[in-house]
Amino acid sequence: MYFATNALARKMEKIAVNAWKKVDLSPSHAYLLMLALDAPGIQPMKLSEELHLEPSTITRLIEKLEEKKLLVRIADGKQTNVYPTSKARALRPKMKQCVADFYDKYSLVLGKEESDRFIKSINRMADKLAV
Amino acid sequence: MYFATNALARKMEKIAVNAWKKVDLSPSHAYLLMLALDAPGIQPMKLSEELHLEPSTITRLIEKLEEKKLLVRIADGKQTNVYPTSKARALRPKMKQCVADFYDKYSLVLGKEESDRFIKSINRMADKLAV
DNA sequence: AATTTATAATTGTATATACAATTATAATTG
DNA sequence: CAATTATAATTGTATATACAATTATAAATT
Repeated sequence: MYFATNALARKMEKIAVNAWKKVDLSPSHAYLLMLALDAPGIQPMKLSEELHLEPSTITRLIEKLEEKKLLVRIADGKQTNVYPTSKARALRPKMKQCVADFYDKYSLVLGKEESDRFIKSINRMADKLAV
Repeated sequence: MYFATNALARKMEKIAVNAWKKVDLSPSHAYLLMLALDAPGIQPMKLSEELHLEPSTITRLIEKLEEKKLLVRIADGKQTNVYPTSKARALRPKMKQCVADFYDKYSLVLGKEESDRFIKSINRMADKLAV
């Protein structure tokens, strides 16, 4: 089980990394950026929940996206609000394309129905383990 | 899919790390060590295939296990043979216990049949992606 | 209102893993 | 058999992620 889940994750990672090369972002950076585009001003805390990553990891991801001028952070009390830049907005269509590419790639390998079924199953698992 | 597989892997990782605490090893180190116990003299190349990890990663894992006096490497031409030490052999029963604990823990959460079914499914996926 | 407690974010540090380059040896071929 | 190519392992370096500690602010309690 241990190796199966890890191996699967690494393989998915590779497919994803490949799909996101077009916009020169790692999958994590890309998904974070998309969340910020969908909800401008979103807080790290919220991103952490959505992405199932620790807050410290989120900070690191945001830092890099800020360097790339794709996000800006605006402090607001103890919170931080994260906004996409116009550069990020301009990138949006390409990113949508990457999402589609990624889906195509893995469902090509796994088969559409099977991969859909599998996603549901994985999510059920992950939710159960969330407790 | 990307986050589902990753999140699942990370959660499994946590359960595994916990189960292996008793012998003060990470899951990867532990599984490598068990392979060496089952096949004394095994080569890094072989370990890499079994564990689905890159050779460089295997080298790093072995180094640490060597520091802990659980493995020794004996060069043989361009190959390296990896042998468990007596300390490793002494640890074996405890390690078996950890394997059992790990299985119990995740099947407690996921349910026995469901987790068995799920493993099969994951392995099928991973194999397909292996191409 | 002052003090305590809780929360959000960040920083410092550590780990697992990978990729690319290198080294050492073996196998093959001209 | 000398030169080339292939293979196994290692090393140098980079990345993603996490945990623990810290900082800054807000909320709650006395």
